[in-house]
Amino acid sequence: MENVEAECRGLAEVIARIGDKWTVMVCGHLSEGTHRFNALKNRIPGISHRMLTITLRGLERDGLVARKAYATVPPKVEYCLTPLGQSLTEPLAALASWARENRPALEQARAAFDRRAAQD
Amino acid sequence: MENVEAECRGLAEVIARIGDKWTVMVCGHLSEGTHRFNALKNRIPGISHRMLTITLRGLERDGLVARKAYATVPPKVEYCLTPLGQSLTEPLAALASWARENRPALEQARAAFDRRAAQD
DNA sequence: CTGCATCCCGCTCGATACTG
DNA sequence: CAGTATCGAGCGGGATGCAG
Repeated sequence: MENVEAECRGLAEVIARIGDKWTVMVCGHLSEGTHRFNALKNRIPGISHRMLTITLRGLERDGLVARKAYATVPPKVEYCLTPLGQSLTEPLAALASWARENRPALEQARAAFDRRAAQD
Repeated sequence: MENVEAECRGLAEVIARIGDKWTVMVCGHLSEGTHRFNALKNRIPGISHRMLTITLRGLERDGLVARKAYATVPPKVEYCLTPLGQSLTEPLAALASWARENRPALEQARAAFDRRAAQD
């Protein structure tokens, strides 16, 4: 093994799918359970109506979230993770765990780097 | 626990750092060992001189890669992962593993979605 | 309430050329 | 060989308005 090329490519594809600012947040909140469109919008500060729509459609397209529309008036649409989407939350949780553990080191490294850059 | 908010934010920060197209590829190749600038450039198809520089500087700033410049002529600069950077490759490998395992499902979901969209 | 189209600004990224 | 600066095209994404 250690076919680094193949690993990189596969990883890069996943990153390309979930690597935008909003996708991870949507997934994170949906990992809690089913939510309606506006519920998600209210829970994710700063996301625009348009981007939430686009993000959800992208996730739905990749089979990570399921969309359930009720033909009522006013309309009601619920989103939840599919089993595939839930399986993704596991490696994502590993990454989040790394983030929690190493954020101080990251910030420290950054501050040190910026300090050195400033004194040039 | 299950403080989803905090998890999302931490995860989103990491994603923001490594979630661009090139960072993961650079990390992947550096996980093999130390490489020179042009060695990386040749190994990563499509990356421009400029983006490799920027990506490397970003990783260096966050303390994930170490830069070692030799004052020779011609110049020679080597890059390698720091221990912090190596620790990141572990959750990244988990993600790559997920990618390898679920790419078929993703592509199938996509094809199904596009098929349904086309027949509307 | 949810979804889609349009406009438009700002930023990213690639190409190019120049320094050490 | 490695890094920086500049410019310009292209796209992401916010605001807004309309439809179902």
